Amino acid sequence: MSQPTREKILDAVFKLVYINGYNGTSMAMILKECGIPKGSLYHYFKSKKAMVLAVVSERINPRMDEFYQLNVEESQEGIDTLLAAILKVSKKELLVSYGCPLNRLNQEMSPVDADFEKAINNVYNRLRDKITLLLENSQLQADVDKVSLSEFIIATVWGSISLSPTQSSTSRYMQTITHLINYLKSLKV
Amino acid sequence: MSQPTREKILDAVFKLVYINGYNGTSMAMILKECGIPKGSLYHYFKSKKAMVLAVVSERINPRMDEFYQLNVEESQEGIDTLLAAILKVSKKELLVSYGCPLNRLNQEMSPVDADFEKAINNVYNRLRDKITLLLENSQLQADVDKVSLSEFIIATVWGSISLSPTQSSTSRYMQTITHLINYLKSLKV
DNA sequence: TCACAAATAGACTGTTCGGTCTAACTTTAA
DNA sequence: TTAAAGTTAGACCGAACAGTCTATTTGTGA
Repeated sequence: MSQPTREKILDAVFKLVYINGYNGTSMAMILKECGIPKGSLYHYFKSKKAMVLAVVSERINPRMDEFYQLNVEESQEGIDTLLAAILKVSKKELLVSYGCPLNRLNQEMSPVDADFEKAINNVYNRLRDKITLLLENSQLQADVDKVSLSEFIIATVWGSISLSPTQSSTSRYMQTITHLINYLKSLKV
Repeated sequence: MSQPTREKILDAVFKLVYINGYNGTSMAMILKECGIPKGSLYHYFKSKKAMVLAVVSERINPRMDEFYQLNVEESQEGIDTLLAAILKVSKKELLVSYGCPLNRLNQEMSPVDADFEKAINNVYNRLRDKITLLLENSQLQADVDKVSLSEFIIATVWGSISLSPTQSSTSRYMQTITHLINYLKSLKV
């Protein structure tokens, strides 16, 4: 009976912090969002910071795998899996409107809190390594550095979805990201 | 005698909000940073929000021109001016460590405040139009869409400097951005 | 020299912040 | 049946928040 409450809290915190940021989200907002008394909340988490760090590892980290769907379709060339994942981002409305939750939290918290910086870096490194692996399982031109190409891909996707949250985002994303796709295709042998 | 005080305030607010974000910067921090009494501060600005909006137009907006140095060297091809500007970003330590101030503020404030969203978009649109103009003054392959290419460039540069603020940033930026430069060069006729 | 406006100064206010505390309810196992 | 543990409940706390207010000092033109 204790799991649902904890999970409900994590869902509410993820949603609120994603949109409003860490400092823009108050405990009162969280309490209201999940309709849970303060005592319960502090029974599961010792502080606001601990709560959001739990969101990083238990909500954002798993979502990385889900959004970028890097596990499936192992029969394909790695880079084709990757291209499909990049296109699939356009289907995620929140992602395209508000940007990457990890990137948002990173920009807000990493400069001012070492614990956040570390936790966020762990998730980022996992993602980058996974993409690097996919690139290594691809027929690419020999002189291409797989690690920096991974970072280039992440930077471009994250950058694209971080430009002006409110403008008609899906078509803008598709237009912008076409250049990335062109470049990646040009690297195939 | 009134200019210096106002300018001092804007400088302090820009610096603090750049690093700590809007919600992470308190009036007390601002007061301490610029060593000015509260009465003076509220004499020049009617609210914290008005102060930061002034920073957008009077500090961040001018910096766009400065950082991306798009006015100079008009003798060159537009795209060469642009390539030089992209490389020059690596020289700006704060920029490469903390990301673009406009992008940071955009991600924090645009989703929750229409006034910020509007002000930030104005600055962004000016930058994009300027880059588009440079691209139009270049010998590029005929089928290249200049506007979406501008947004791709901004997205990639901003994305690159937003990845993990604390890691050794200049060399990482250079490695990542090399892919962008390769792509842009491939578009030249 | 004086009057008026601009600017400085900081004590003070009401509200909201994250977090604590005690009490009570519910579940579980003996 | 009962005692202990797990969980719910929300009143309460001091600190920090953005912003107000009145008083004083400084600069300026007549």
